[in-house]
Amino acid sequence: MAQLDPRPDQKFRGRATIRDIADLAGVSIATVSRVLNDRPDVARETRESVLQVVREHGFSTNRGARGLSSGRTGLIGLTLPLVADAYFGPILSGAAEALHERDMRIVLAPTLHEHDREVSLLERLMRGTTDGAILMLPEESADELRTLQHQGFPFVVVDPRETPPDGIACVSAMHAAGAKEATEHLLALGHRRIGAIAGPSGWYATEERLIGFRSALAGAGMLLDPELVAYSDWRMPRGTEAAEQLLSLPHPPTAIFGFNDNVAIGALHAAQRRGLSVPDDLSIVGFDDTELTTIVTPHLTSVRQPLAELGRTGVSLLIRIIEKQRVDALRMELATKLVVRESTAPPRT
Amino acid sequence: MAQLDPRPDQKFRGRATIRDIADLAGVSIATVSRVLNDRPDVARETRESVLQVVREHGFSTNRGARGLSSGRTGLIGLTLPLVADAYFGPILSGAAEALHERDMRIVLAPTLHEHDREVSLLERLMRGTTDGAILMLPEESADELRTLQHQGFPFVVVDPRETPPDGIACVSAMHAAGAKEATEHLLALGHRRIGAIAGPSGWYATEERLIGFRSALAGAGMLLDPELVAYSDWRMPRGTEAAEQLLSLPHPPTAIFGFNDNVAIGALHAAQRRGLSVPDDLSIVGFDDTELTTIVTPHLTSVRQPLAELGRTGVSLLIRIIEKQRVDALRMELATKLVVRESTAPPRT
DNA sequence: CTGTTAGCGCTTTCAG
DNA sequence: CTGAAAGCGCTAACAG
Repeated sequence: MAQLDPRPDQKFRGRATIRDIADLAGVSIATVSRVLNDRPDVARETRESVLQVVREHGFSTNRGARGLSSGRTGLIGLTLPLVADAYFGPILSGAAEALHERDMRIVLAPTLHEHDREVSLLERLMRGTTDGAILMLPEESADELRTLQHQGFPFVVVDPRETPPDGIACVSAMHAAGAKEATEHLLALGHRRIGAIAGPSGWYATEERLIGFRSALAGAGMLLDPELVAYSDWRMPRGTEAAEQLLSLPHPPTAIFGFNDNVAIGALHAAQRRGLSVPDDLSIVGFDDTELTTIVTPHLTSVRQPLAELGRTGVSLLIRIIEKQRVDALRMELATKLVVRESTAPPRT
Repeated sequence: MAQLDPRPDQKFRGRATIRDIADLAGVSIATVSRVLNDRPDVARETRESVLQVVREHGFSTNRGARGLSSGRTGLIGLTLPLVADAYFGPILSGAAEALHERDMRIVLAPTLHEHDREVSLLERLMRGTTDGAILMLPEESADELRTLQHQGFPFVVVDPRETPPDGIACVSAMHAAGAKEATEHLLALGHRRIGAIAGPSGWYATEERLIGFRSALAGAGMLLDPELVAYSDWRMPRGTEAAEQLLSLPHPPTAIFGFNDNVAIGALHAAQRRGLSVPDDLSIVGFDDTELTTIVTPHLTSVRQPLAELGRTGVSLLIRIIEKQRVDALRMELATKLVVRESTAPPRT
């Protein structure tokens, strides 16, 4: 079992360096470096004895120095709007894990949705601090992204806010397919009047999910009634408001499709406030399948986005770009899957 | 408004260095370095012209290199069990913000509760990669922590798992006071049989909150009935189980105090499952006051821990330690505050 | 006030 | 297979 060595290397001023290890092992620092980097061209015996000393002194290489000389820091910048969030959290977590497996780390750069801040963060990240970056839901325009790319900085966009620009590595979920599946589920239950609480108009996720929604409706021979779609800021309070609005319609929907879990839960609150029973009086389905779905009562039916996987995929794409390996697909879409829980049922007859 | 310079510095191989800036500005690199580091000993005029060039080329200093020569990387390691978590998320977020204000960043090191992993992470973090670390809810024993300290690595513990060891910088919330306030609230409502769902026995937070719980009871002339406290792993399912157990008692409680929001919500689920109305048949109060409290129905009464503040405080403590400034209090406890919502009411008569 | 110079710890040719 | 030596970009004395 790993343990902190209780006897620190007081022999050295501060921490041991590669030079100390070299001296102790009776080899040159070049050799130690080779061993540390798993180079094949080291005699088995030499390698062993170096590793021995390394272990004894709990030595581990100074990444800053390595970065300086090799150009690789082992650090990846990651910008994201919010860290404390049921949606971003798992993506971040997936990315961190994937990186950890490669012995790399994330440098966190929360933007708080401030575009200027994001830009300046990026500039700093580019400067020798990190090997590349993952931009989650970036505020940057396609043009800005392209500029960044021209500067030769490796990055990938996870969950693009706008339509993914050509030539830029992008990973997202299959928004349209997911929305279609959710809507078909409602349709199959017998719902004919289905309201939607979308995200902000113009967002990639919003538009794609709207396409899926519309397409499922069309599949059932129905047309989308524009009155039945309300837009939101993805957040719960606005979800409640939007649901109020939909439910106040002269001919209100019997089911509501929230384009994320937050607004779906907001709708749930609206229903509860009106004394409507979910799912008997109103069916609700969400999107994202965050942990919030099983916290509310009834548990929320939701379209699962593979969030952690989104992060992991972003990482592996990025690594390939950094290492200048061939990437066949710059654009990746991960499959979604409807998770049926308790918030959906046939409409009251 | 900040913008990415659409015209990259193709003049330099890769990115501009301090040397390029020096040449362009017609000064020495030392002067550029001084300007970059806001040193006072630079002529106003010189400073201006250097800054001009810096801006023109969107130059920003290579942190790795700075770290190497100055010993300060501007990076702080942060270990935590989980990043995607309603409790840790806000702390992390607060820490990131506080660091951002100082133009420093977080290097993320999620431990996934694996002790070995945490130890090895720490060893790496120590090696020139970061200037110090924040350990959230560390798995390390007091001894290991002390060893780390003897090695001269600056760190602070946020939310200690065990009783905070002497001489180690630690910030936590006032567990006992918070628990006392929550219990007194229940008592004031008229509850006389109050169950508790604690965390794991032995944890600092558990034991302290138990002290507060007991002390409030004592204040009302009551003794803690051991039958009324169930232990948990802090998680929702276990909270449900624990509540089932308490509610199955021959003489069941009329109120349950969950030692965090997760288990309180678990208890809420148990109540709902039994057809008990909350708060009429059963009052529930949680602890932490995460965002989950307002997602469930009824909204959960909970003891607010200033989570973001915990992170911020940890950062400022750490910075002072790194800069070898005097720190008066190595041990800081942040006040909690009961937030009354809908899940508590007088017991049924 | 400004320039010169010596490294920080490591990787990487280039020679053996 | 191994070592010597040249930096990576920057900061920090030390001189002027």
